[in-house]
Amino acid sequence: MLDPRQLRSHLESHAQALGRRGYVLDVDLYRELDERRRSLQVQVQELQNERNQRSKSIGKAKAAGEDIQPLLDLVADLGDRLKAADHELQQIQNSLDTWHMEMPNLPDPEIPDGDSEDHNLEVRRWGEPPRFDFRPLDHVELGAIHTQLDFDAGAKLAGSRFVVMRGGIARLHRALIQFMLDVHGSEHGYEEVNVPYLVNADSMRGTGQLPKFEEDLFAIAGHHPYYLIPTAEVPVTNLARDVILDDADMPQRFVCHSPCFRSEAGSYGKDVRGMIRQHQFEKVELVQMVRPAESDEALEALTGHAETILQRLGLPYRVMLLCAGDMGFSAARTYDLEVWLPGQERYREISSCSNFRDFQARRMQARWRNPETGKPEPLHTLNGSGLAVGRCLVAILENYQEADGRVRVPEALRPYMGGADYLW
RNA sequence: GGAGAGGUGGCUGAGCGGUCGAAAGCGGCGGUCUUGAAAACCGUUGACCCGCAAGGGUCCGGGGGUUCGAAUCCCUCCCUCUCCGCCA
Repeated sequence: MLDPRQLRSHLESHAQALGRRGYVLDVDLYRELDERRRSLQVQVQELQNERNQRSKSIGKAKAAGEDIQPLLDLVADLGDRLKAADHELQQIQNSLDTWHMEMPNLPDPEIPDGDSEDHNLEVRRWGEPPRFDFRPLDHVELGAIHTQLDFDAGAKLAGSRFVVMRGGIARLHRALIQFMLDVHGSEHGYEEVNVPYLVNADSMRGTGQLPKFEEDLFAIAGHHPYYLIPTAEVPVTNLARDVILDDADMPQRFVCHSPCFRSEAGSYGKDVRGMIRQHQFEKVELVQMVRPAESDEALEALTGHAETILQRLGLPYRVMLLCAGDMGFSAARTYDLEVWLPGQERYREISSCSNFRDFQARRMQARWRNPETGKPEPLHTLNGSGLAVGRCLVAILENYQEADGRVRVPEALRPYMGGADYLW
């Protein structure tokens, strides 16, 4: 959520900034509603003040043993007038609240213009795509060799966009998780957390999935008020919801492995082959709550932490700075990490690292006590995949394959694979 | 699933329907004392909204109701805890 006071006093510039990401703000309607709200609020407060005064004097008169009936007659209609004005105020406040909750974050002024990924900016590149003197297989073909990636089984058990992993691939998948958790936990200073994979609507609102993107989520059948998390960002960031952090407890850094569930509504026919886009996948997520002044550098550091994983695994990648129109709803600035996939002969997203500034914090009332002022202020939140495990597995299969169809185990993962240097 | 208890400020925890935003303690901050620290003592210390300010208003789990007036009464929902049963 944007700062309503900032929005009110800089309506035009906010509208222009939001326009960069394709959001059209009806400035006139907004101003009209907000002014109506303000005058109603003043009116309601005056009535409340009057009521408070009168009630107080009635209390005194009664205590003094006086006849209070004349006073009661005097305020007879006060309650009704208050109720009516308050009712209208509530309605206007509700529509303003809804509006605020559906407004995306302001894009960082320093990111490129553009309405699609075509306008994202490549900021750096690491590693060389491998050259093969044979036709490289994609991960679907590699996984089929020993039926260790079984899409038919996934379809039978659940449906399309599900997979069953077996044997060496299943173990490699687990090894990746362990490896990532260890690197971020032991070397990058993140605290490992384990969280619920079902959350309530308040949590989804806090990080921005609700109210606008309900169709992207899976909800539990029956009368249970739970949603399946689309990313660990949701539960982990919401740890800070409704709390005021001491300065001494800042910044907070968490690493969390979790499954992620996404309906993929609107992506029919996209990435239907393989395990690039699944309804269920696993991810190791990095989340930070930081002092506002430190969030820009924190994003650079966090992105670097995700990159470390790719470097240790020897996977070639590039870093993209997303343009205003390609970012997620809550983000102010986002770097995508794209890994090289020989099966597709192109770079594919494997991590997305974002600074949300105070946008999520404002929604979830996540605050810190600023020692300068002694007052609670919204803190800044960030997160990034470090990394998407399924896509990382795909990248390893395709980049580490050899002519005979075998797949080498990256050096860094061998301790997690019982020392094996090949998958099979 | 059955039975009971409870949800109050950063935390613990009092609160006859009427000067209660709320006692007390802890924690935090400032000070006295001390070479320094601790202890002790004194003072201070909620969040949010409108407003340049003065000031006003809201908030005692959420929502609704009764009343001139609700933290206190009623209804309802949510959550936490204890005991029994079942169970990974």
